[in-house]
Amino acid sequence: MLPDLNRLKVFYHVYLLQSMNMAAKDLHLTQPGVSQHIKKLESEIKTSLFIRCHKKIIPTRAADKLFDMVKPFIENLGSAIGNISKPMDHPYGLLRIGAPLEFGKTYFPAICHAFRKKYNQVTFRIRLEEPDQLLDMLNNGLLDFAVLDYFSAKDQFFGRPELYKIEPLAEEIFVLAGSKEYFENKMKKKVSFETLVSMDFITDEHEPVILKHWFWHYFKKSISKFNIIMAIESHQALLNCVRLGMGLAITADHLIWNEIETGKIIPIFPFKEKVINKISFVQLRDKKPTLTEETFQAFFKKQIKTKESLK
Amino acid sequence: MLPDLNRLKVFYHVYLLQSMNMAAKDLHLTQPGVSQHIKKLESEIKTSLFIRCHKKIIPTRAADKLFDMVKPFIENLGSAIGNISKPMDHPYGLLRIGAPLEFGKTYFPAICHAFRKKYNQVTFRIRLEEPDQLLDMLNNGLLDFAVLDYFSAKDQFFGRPELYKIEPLAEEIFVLAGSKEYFENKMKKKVSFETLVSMDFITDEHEPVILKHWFWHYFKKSISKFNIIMAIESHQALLNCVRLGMGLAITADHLIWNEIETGKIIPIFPFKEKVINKISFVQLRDKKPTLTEETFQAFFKKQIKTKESLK
DNA sequence: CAGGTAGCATAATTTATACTTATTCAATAA
DNA sequence: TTATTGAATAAGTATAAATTATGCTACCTG
Repeated sequence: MLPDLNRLKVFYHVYLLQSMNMAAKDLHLTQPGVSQHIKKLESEIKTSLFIRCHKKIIPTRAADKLFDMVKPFIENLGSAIGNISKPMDHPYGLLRIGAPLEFGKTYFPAICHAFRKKYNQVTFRIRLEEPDQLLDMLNNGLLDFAVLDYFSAKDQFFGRPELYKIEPLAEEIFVLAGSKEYFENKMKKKVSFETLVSMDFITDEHEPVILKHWFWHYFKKSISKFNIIMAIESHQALLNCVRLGMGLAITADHLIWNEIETGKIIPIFPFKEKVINKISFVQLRDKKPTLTEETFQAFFKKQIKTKESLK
Repeated sequence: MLPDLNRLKVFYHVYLLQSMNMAAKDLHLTQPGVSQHIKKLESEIKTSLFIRCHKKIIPTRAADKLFDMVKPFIENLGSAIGNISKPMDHPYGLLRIGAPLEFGKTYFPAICHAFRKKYNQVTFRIRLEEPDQLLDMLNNGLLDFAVLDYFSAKDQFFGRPELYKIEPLAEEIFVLAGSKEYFENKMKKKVSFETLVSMDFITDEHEPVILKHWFWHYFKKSISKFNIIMAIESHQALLNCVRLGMGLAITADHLIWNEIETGKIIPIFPFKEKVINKISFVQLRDKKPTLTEETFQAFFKKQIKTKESLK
């Protein structure tokens, strides 16, 4: 069986100083205390560690071996614990971040690259997964934080918001978008409920929740069946379909800013109020964010803001 | 500062099992006990180790690091301690032996070689030094045991015999030796006190203690000054001087058996009683000899015996 | 050689803390 | 709803670790 580990610390000092008296001083103990520790350790490992010769103690071969064993551990532990517990003074280390595929693909490469220019000791492990998977990884401590949006994650974590700490990162606007041609030819530029509901739709999920929500938001009507002419998992593909004038699709405004500017894609707003999706950093509530995490999140937010202002 | 090392063991189990309850079972504790240990450890290292989420605990990054640190130590310690404390079933490992130069040179190479044929896991570190140095090394735990003889070591350790455990190894006879020519021509084969005391002497020490002892042994007279024509530190050189007929010298019988046989060297015995020097294994009294040590000593004794019987 | 000292061991007492039981709490499953 | 699970907390107890006091032995010193 394993001996009492604290005795090993006592042993370490006694061996190092070749003296129980001095070890006692080092350990802020009295000499009998040290003596008892060594005696008990010897009985625990059933081996004599020191030969007691009048005034001096002579380590046995077993003591030599034991010391070789505990020395590196004892000596490293102090500084290692220090490194673990001391608050960072600058961001470093690995950041394990989860994000939805589309969002992650779009923003992480450039922003991480920029971040590393400033903090080159930070490394990244980005997981692009489904929201439920990301939350699962978060729950199991496999991620430091995740980027999630209200719509894709609401079932998963807005049901138990007490578990999470949610730091708003940005807002995106869900727009119903169609190509200029589609808007002009098929819709005749009309944005009434009747016109819209009969259009062709493209979606990237099997259940068009956001599309439903969009209609509810603007017309307070729940649509059970849309004319979905294309369901494709890649959002990039969805946008291409829109560009080709296949139909209408819900997308995030920032993904099509350029094409809105140039008028190639038309965003459809029946009323002024927008469908807003809150994108947030999500962490476990009980976890105190590290300096690295906070710094990165602040950096990320700033970058996103400047990107938004480009609009 | 270093945390309580025993808590690290508790932490190891908790981390491994990701459960305080199960760790408690493994450690033969109750759940609150484990919980308190972890809490105290966290306060000792001023770092949170687990995020408590309703029923499950999620290790933090600090816990990951700490675990990586303690894991190898905890996992190796058990078996390593086992190896240290389990009695050997066969001789192995390093034997650190001290011996006087002349004796060591003569006997150790062959005997160690023979020993290793039988016990090939035993290795040797032989120190050939002055007796007082050897005893010093013995006292400092640098030797497992030493080979010493009564005459050269008597001041050093027969003054405090309680410190040592002395295992007789062999006896050698100190003989006063001269070449056949010297014995016949210079001494005219006379061995009376008057003849002997006026002869030429060769010695390998500055103080001819043994020579004095020899005369005291046979004639009960203390000689203050001998006619020492040659003092040379190498015993081999001393023997060569004797062979060349330069004079008489004290040597050990076994070193010149061959030449006594063939009559080239004459051993001088005024009376039947021999001057006997006891050669012994000397160890620290409080040290229990290992199996390896005992086996080697027995082997050594046997070898010396058979060498003697060759006489 | 008495007298003092240094270093460790041992005994007895006190102090600290580790471990326990009992209870509470929150989340989950039935 | 109720039962169950896993953990935190509180309080009491048992155990172990400190302490003080003392003893031992070798060693040094005048």
